[in-house]
Amino acid sequence: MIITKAGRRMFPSYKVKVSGMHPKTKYILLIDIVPADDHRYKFCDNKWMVAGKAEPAMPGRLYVHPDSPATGAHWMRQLVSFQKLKLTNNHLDPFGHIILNSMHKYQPRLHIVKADENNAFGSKNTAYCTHVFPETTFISVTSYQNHKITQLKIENNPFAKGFRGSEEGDLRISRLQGKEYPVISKNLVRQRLISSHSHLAGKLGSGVFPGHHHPQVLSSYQYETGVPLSNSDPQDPISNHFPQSRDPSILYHCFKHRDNSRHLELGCKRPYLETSSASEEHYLRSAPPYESPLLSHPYGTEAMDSREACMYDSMETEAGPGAADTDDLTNSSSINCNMWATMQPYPRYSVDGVPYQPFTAHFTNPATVTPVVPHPSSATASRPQAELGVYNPPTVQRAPEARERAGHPPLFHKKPGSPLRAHRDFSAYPTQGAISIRDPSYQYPVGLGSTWTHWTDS
DNA sequence: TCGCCTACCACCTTTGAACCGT
DNA sequence: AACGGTTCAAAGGTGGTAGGCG
Repeated sequence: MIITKAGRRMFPSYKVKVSGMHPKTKYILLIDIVPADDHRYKFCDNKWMVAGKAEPAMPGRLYVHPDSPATGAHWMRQLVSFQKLKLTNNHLDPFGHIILNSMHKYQPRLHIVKADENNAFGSKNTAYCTHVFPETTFISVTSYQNHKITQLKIENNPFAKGFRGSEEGDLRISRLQGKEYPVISKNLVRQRLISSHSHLAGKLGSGVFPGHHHPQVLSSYQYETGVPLSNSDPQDPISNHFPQSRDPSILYHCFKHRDNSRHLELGCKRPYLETSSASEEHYLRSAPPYESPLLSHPYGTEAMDSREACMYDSMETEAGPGAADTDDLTNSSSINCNMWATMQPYPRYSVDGVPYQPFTAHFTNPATVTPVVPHPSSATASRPQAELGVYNPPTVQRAPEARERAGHPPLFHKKPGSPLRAHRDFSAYPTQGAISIRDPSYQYPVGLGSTWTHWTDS
């Protein structure tokens, strides 16, 4: 994933299909990106290799979906796209973009938070859940290392259309650049698409999808043509991370957009789809069995089995899983997710008069992140709470690191008249109350100190 | 010397205002 | 007056590339 000083969008963008929400309840969807391991990488011999220890983690920031807060019906209506999320390597970034280090591996995480009465989150007893899709792991770079990735992005990103050429042109450019490998042509991409579609269609048609009714969030971190990036390079560790021929219970799902539906943000309009003969179809792959180390913090102990969490029953979409008349996020008809919890009431601070509640509860301390390793006990330990009929009491525990960082200045300022900042810095210190999503005047200060929020037991 | 980063560039899409016709 | 379609310019998103820097 390219990162720049000015900020660069993720491509492919992060998209999720959400179901099981209560249609009338308001939710806030947000993303953070945490280190996937503690290594620095380099691209050598056409593959990624560990090149040392990771740089200290950057200040963690949240990207709040601009539609937040919105009703469950709104989120479930169509894919939720985080296409405007931007990544930067500028440690002093004033725009609220998510700060990353180049040549490091990262894991995006989706958080779904039930908005409180003030359309905010972080206040007393805020319920939330976190989803991690391992296939969304990426390595950040300031310039492309893998030519196949470059070509795949050029072929699929409309903004890069200017770099597309004819097949003859591709070959010419390839020769001019002295590349040993062929440039991927449009036809080749199409062929892969067709192949991919056939593969998926076969799975769908062969009854691979039994009646699962728990899944609720699916990532669509692929080109909407159905070509996952991981297709491209067998030597790419990211590609190899989650091979396509996985456990047969790992499901692929295909659904069709209704004609009258629309994306929340039409980030993938026609240009994204034009290479597909079945352009209206979106293929969503469920997450593999995976217990993210990112969730291994104390409050993540109830994390459900991601495999089950992300299975998806197409009939459920039609039936409207959220139709269940309940407002309780944790009962059987509400959202299933990696974890539900009730956030402990935070101590309240004031930052320039703006109430801000850092979304601390499920941020893993980057320094403690360990490599992704499926955990054999996760299936039991992380069963869906909804299935278990359990509503987590506040399980958030204060991180020891957090205590050590008390006293740092707040990082979240209010600037009258400033535009709405969808990005939020959760490295800030707790403030007097919950974050108000509708407050249009958040701004990030320059100079980010702590990467871990301090909070007390009040 | 090497690897990584930055600034700039040309090319392209997206967006929204202005205009026009019905 | 309201609505919908078209046009156009500005804004913004791309990867390539040369040069800087450690």
